[in-house]
Amino acid sequence: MNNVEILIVDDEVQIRKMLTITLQSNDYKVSEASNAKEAIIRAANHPPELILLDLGLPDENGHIVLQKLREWYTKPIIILSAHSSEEDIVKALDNGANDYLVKPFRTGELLARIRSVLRSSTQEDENPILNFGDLSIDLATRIVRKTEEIVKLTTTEYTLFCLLCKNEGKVLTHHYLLKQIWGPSYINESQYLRVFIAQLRKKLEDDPNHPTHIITESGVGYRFI
Amino acid sequence: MNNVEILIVDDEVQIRKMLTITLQSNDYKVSEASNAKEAIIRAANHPPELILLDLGLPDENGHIVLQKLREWYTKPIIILSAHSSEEDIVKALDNGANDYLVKPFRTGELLARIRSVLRSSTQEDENPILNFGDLSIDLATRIVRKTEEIVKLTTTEYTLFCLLCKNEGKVLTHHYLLKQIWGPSYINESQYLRVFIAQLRKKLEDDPNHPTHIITESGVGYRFI
DNA sequence: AAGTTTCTTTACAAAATCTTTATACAAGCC
DNA sequence: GGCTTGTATAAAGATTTTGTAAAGAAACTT
Repeated sequence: MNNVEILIVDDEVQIRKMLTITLQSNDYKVSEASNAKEAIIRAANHPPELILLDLGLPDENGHIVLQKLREWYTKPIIILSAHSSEEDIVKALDNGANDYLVKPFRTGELLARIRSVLRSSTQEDENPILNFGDLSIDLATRIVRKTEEIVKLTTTEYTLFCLLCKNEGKVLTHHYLLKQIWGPSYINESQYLRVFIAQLRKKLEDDPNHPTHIITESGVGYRFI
Repeated sequence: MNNVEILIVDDEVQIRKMLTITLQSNDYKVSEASNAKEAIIRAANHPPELILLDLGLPDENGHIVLQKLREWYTKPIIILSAHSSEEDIVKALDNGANDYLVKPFRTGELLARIRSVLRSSTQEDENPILNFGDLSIDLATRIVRKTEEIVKLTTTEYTLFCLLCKNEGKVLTHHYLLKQIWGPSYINESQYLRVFIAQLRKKLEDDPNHPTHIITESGVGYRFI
C-alpha cells in the first residue's frame, strides 16, 4: 500500500466504482464523495493527497467547488469532466486545477497524469539538501558539510544550525531560538545561545572572528546567510 | 514583460512562429530550437522556466530527448505531440513531462496549461518589501538596502526607520516618535531623536547635509519620502 | 566504572550601542 | 546686531550586549 489517499468526487456511482477499483489496484487509498457539500467536508476533515473532481455535480457548479477548495487546499486537483469546451478547460485550470481530463478518459492516461501531478507536488521533500555557498546541510541524513568535508555537530548544535538554515536571511530572535531549542522556560538563558553560536562559528566559519554566514544582529538575534 | 522564458522545441517552422507570437503576446520571453541537439544545448546554456517539447523531432526520438533533459532539468516540460496514443502519453508523463497536449491544440488551453504548471512550480512566498527610490526595507527579514547594498542598522535606528517608512509622507511629531521608540516618559528628550535622525541620514542619504528622504519639519517633527 | 562527549554555568574581555555633553549652525524677531 | 529657539553633529563616557575560554555537571560509551 502506497498510503497516498485520493478523494474521488463524482455523482455517478458507476464512475466512482470504476475509479475506486482502478486506483486501489494501483495501491492508492481511496475515499469518495458524491456531491459538492460532501466533497468539501471530506476534504477538510481528512485532506487527501489528491482530489479527482467531476465538474458536473448535482448540488453546485463544479467551478465554484474548485474555487472553494482552492481557498485552502494546496495539493493537486485533477478535473474529470464531460465538457470539452475550451472555456471550461481554461476556467478550471485558471481556478487552480492541475490537470483536466475529458470524459470518457483512458485509464492508463489518468493514472499517468495522477503520477505526474503527485510527482511534482512531492518533489520538494525529495531532495532536502540545502546549499549555502561552501556549506550544505542534508535534512534527511543530518549531515552538514563545509567544502565537501563532513562537519560533526552535536544534537544541539545541529538543531540550532537547522533552524538558522531553514530561515535563511531572516533574523531569528534570541527569544525564538531559545524557545525552539531549549523550551519556553529558557527564553532568558541567552548565554546558552552565545556559547552554541560560538561553537557553530568555530566549526563552520572560515574565520570565526569575522563570520560571513552566522551574523549577529545586536539586540535582536542572529541571521544566517 | 513577465521575464519568464519559455523554450519552444519543434522542427516545423510554422508552429514555432505561431507559438512564438502567441507566447510573446502573453508576455513570455521565447527562445527556439528546431531539433533535439539544439534543444539540449539551449536548455543547458540558458535554462528556461518551461520547455514546450515536440516529440516528433528529426534527429532523435522525443522520448529520449525528454529523458535526457530530465536527468538535470527540473522545471516544467509540456509535451506537444501529433501522437494521441495512450502509450505515448503515458510514457511521456512517466518520463517526467508535466503535461501532454495533442496537436492540433487550442491556444487558450495551451496558455492555461502553461499558467497551471508554472503556478505549481513557482510557489513564491512573497514578503512585503517597501521601496522608496533607492531605499528598500524588508519587514520580514529586517533587511534595509540602499541601492541593493545592505545597510546595517542598530535596533533603535531600525525601529525609527520602520516608523518613518510605515508612515511615508506623513509628518511624525517628536512627541510621537519619542513615545513610540523610548516610551512615554521620554517625550521631552528631543535630543535623542536628533542624534538618531543624524545617524540614519549618515547611513541612508546620498548627501547627509542635504537629505532627500528624511525631511525635517521644523518645530513639528520629521517626514519620510 | 572509567573515559569521552556534550551540556551548563561562571567569569571576564571585547565590541557594539546608547546616552550625554559640548559645540556649531540657521532662522526668526526685537 | 544681539537674542532666542530649534536643529545638526561629533565625540566622550556609560551601559548593554556579545564573544570566548574554561571549569564543573550530566549524559552517554565501551
